[in-house]
Amino acid sequence: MPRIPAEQRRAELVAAAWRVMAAEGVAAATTRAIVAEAGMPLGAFHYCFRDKAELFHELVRHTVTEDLAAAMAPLKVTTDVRKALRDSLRGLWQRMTADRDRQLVLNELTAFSLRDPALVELQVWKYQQYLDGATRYFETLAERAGVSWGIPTALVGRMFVAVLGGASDTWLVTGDSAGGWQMLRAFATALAAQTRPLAPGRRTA
Amino acid sequence: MPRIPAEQRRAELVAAAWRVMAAEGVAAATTRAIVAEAGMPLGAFHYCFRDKAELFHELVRHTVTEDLAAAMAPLKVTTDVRKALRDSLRGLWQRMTADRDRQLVLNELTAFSLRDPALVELQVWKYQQYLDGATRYFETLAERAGVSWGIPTALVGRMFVAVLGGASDTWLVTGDSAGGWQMLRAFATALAAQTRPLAPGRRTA
DNA sequence: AACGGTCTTGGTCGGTTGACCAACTATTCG
DNA sequence: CGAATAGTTGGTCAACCGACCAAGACCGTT
Repeated sequence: MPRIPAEQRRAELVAAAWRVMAAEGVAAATTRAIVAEAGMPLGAFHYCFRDKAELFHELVRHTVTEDLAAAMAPLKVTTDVRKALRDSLRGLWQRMTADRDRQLVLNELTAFSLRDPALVELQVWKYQQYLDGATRYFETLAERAGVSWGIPTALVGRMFVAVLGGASDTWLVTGDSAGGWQMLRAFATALAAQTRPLAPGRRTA
Repeated sequence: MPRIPAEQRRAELVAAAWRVMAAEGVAAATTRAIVAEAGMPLGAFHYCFRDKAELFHELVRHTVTEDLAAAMAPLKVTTDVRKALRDSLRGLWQRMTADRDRQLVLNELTAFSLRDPALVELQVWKYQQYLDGATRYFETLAERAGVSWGIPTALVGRMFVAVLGGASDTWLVTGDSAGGWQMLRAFATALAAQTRPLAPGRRTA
């Protein structure tokens, strides 16, 4: 048997846990199912992790970090606010609808974390990151396009995150990705209509 | 021991199951926990229900029906689109944020149902009801106010449902109900701006 | 008062879960 | 080379799960 450092084994167990969750749901991610997926004996689990909670904590942390970076990538910034918004939303939407199991697990994980005080902070941090990212996006977008928002950018960001999350939920249930995309396009139009052109010669700080 | 008809006992078990879910989460709603909460012996469970799945099905059906009616109630219709929207959203938001456990269970229930083919149809029906209700609301609102939407009302309804759902999710994690309300107000403004006054003398059918 | 159906109850079955441990083996370092 | 360290393994424990059943208690009907 090749010797494997505990750190690598931890990572493999986390990856296996994720695979089990995607295939069978969070509830089915028992220690035995996880080690079976990882191809390890049962005892290996409690050698690498003190608790099942410890693995969960690491899995959530890892997943949120990864998801966060990927979610920020598709944001486009051009001089046309409506087009930039629409393109950004399309990128995000394609990414979300490309992997249903991923969104499913993400939802289950959020629901699960809300019952555990040790995990809820991670979710708070995740939403804070989403909000900050969206807010900064709208600020740079307005600056680049030479417009200003009639609403505080923090609220615009919050609305953006809420709409995307709600669209995902609806899609997970109904499976209607095309309808979701139409809605998002309409949202981009409505949001872009909330901008006003800056007076010439003036610039935001 | 007073004789109790099986039908009433079913209802009591469903109510007890809901109480357990609200207090401890959906995962903790075992048959034993439910009958303990209802103050019944364990055997009573499988006398009233064939399966645990049968109870779940009835619970989801009952809950969705109840929630649906309550969600439709706060919708106001006046001649001022923005005010009507804002008031409707405020009513809905107050109702949602008034009972955190309820929203929590509703979320867990949705996540849980998405793994069960027998339950997913109920969730589909629920979303369909939400969508239809919202769409009809926006139609009557436009008619009453003498305006028309620049976007198909079905998309407006979908956006409405998505924003509300997303706002709920964010609030469940962050606990910031005031921020959520500010966002919803801004959304009402943006949505109302999507209406155009009807040409005088013209009327929608 | 006898009966047949409705309801009630305690006990038990096989199976799964998270956690733990003692024994064993490979690797490293003095 | 030999001990100390890090990694590996199968087996086992108490607890809990959903499901089921036989036996009894109750009640309206006849």
